[in-house]
Amino acid sequence: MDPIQKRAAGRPRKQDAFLDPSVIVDAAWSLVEKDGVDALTSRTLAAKLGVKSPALYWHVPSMTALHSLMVERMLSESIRNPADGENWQDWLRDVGQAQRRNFLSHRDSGRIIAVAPPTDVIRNQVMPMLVAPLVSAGASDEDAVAAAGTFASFILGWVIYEQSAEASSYIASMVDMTTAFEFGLGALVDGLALRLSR
Amino acid sequence: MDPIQKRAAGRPRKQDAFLDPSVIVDAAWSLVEKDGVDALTSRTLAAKLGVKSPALYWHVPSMTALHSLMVERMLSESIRNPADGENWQDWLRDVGQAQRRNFLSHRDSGRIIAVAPPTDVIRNQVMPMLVAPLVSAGASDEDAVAAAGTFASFILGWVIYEQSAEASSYIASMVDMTTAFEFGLGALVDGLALRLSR
DNA sequence: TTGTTTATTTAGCATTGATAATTTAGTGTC
DNA sequence: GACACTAAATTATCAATGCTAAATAAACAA
Repeated sequence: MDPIQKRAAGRPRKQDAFLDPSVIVDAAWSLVEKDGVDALTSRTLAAKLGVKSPALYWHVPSMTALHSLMVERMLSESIRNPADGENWQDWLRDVGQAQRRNFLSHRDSGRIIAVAPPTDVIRNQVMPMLVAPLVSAGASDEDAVAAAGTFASFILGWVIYEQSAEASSYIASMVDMTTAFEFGLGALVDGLALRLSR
Repeated sequence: MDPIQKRAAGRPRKQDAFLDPSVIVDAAWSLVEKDGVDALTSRTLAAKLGVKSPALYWHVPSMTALHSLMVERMLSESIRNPADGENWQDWLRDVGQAQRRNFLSHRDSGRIIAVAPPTDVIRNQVMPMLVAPLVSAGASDEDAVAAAGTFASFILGWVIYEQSAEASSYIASMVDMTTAFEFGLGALVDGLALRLSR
């Protein structure tokens, strides 16, 4: 996990590059945040790491796999379990807001999510983290999965539109995006509550 | 509009190619539906039209612009105004179902929407078609825009996940995707109704 | 007939993801 | 210390892609 650790157990390199999937993901996000996803190429990324592009392929199998790792990193940052005694509606609204903020803080993240196949971690850890509290609250497995999928879809779609200058200009010209998002998020959570309590 | 018309008024070509933005969009979708979006390149598309790739650039400024035209075409297909006396909830649910079906019938459409800047037609005609009935039903402009954005976001996000084999496998293994979608759509519309009636 | 406009072709450039072959540097063993 | 062995980088290169410039052909207009 810790790159320093790995290096100590491993073997230094000519240029002292400290390469590691996690270091590569760091660099990839910082590059995307500065110059946009179109600037993320194996060569620009390698240059940023003081290395030549083929070196990346020793640590990461493909650019697409790198995108998936970038998404995995980002998703892990903004999900949390409900606090003790926190009702699931409050928790879900809060997670939704945190996730939008988090996505928006990573330029072009919506586009990246859209093209990146989800990793095993996302399917087996992140999604279940969203489903479990709904089941605990009494929803059936089916309803909980449907609700979590609906929630995740809304966030993803919203961020894609909000991150597209052309798309968000229409909404942003009429209403504050944060207000509009919270309106939609609130409506969605209310609607889910209605169905899950049946 | 009609390519035949345009040709009659125009000038025939060596290869008898009948090129036209609308013809190009047709071919692009049919190519994507057969081989996926990664197979859509200026060369494969041109070949399908019996032409060389630079010919496309006479009719369409860039591949990205072509993606936008493809989205524009698809969106126009599945939106409709409410029928006389149809309440907005029934209308919105029906449009949502039609749109998901339509998107799913166009392979990789979610990914394409995600990377394609919306055209003027989408912003000035398609989106307003979604907003207007909500305003007619008594919502404020702000609420109607927020609601339409929420709705569109949900559909887009959902289709992206459903079209990703890896992503949908998680949901699909537990619940029928159509059932889950309708669960989410129903919840969303109910939630919106709650807020818009305030 | 001549010139102009429209639409296409040929040729080619820069960029990209990816691979193969080579090279360098540590590690462990005797 | 010499020797193989492994890990991780480099150089060189490919095929594919988006796109542009220049040349060309066909129709129309004068």
